[in-house]
Amino acid sequence: MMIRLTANKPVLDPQRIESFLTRGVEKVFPSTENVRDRMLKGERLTMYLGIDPTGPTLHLGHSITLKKLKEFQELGHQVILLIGDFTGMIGDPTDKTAARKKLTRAEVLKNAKLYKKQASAFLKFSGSNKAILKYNSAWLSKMKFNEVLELASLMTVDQMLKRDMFDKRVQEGKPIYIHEFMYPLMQGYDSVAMDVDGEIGGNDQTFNMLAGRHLMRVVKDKEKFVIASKLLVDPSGKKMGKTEGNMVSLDQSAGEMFGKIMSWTDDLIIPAFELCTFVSDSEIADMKKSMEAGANPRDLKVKLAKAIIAIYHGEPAALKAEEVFVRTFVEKTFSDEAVEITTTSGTKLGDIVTEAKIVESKSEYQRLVKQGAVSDSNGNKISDIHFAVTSPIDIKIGKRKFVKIKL
RNA sequence: GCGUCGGUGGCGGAGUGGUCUAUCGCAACAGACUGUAAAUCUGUCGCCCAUUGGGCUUCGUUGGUUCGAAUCCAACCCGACGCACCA
Repeated sequence: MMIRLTANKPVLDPQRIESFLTRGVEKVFPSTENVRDRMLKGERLTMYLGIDPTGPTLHLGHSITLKKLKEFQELGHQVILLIGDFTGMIGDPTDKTAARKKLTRAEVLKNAKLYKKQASAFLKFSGSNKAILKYNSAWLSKMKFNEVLELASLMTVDQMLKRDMFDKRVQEGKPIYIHEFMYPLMQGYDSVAMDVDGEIGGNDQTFNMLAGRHLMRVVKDKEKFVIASKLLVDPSGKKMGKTEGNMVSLDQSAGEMFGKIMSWTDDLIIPAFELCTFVSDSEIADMKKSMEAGANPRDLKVKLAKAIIAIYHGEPAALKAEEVFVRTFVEKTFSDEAVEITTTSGTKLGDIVTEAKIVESKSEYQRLVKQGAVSDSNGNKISDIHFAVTSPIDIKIGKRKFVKIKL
């Protein structure tokens, strides 16, 4: 009994608290001082992170807030990972394109399961002071219409329209649906239902999180704190999301992660170190300096890639990924991560490769051949469109596709 | 219900009778180069066959006009906006 109590006692290390409140943090409501005071006083706080299970994977963007949640948990506070299984079925209007697709209950639950697994790289779901997993359908799906109306009466249309994204739509004469107004309310109600002290989320979630803060004040007379984390963005301010194509999913292989990270622009290196790794602040500062002094950003990017991969796949896998990357892309040798296909002698290479869906169509294949993208493992280009396989051969298509053909 | 505008390739967005597989931008892919799958440059970017070249199918759906339609007409479906009706 005693042990348990000690384990759940908040850690009062001012340095760690400071790091939690500042590193990768964009803004804190009501203020950094306020939350810092509460933490230093030894108050044990409850904070949650909400994620809508819209896809099967979490990505590096999620890792930023998961990491903060982990820090909070390690500081001895109660953390909740909230799966927005209910809100996820409606779709957050923050992401314009998501407004359309509604997920089925089965999809949402499947995704949710995968999330817990991926989040386990950060959070402890067992042992002392374990993280709690909750689903917001637990309360949202049970609400009666009159309760919903009551909730809706707590915010005004003007308050909603303050949200820049809604405002923009009004300016552009584009429609806003009522359920989109409901979204911040529902998300805000999560705070009330769980009676939390605070919430963390990406900067893009600030409006929704503040809606919860508002509701907490009105309904529970409680000052909910909100921590808005920085987003991993490129210099033009674009979010590193699914649409950007260079998103790294947390369940990707070490090799894929390595490649994706290496394709990032150099300006992303330092922010990514800060947001997505456990590399110390001083070390990051040193790297920044050395880069400004003309160090090759590539080397730092390699380091970044390894640091990130180590979190999800471990150190050895990170090293292996680097090795494979150097071999395939720097030295341009045939990769052993090839697709193996068995065929009969005399089959045209174009047929093999389109049938295996490695190349989209025969036209595509022909284009690739013309462009000199198809070669064997010795680097000899294949220029005959009708090249037929008569003996086992290793084929490289473009930079990244490798096929081992057997008979 | 009436009216107005609109529905074009992965996305954005031109094109309003032939020169349209359809300008352009983004994304994607390939080649060169490099420090990487970065940046830059060049090229590709519906499908199928072919040596040059040829064939077929796309512009919400279905019909129609025409020698010829993404482009004109009709009906239908979908969306936005405005108005009305109902309450």
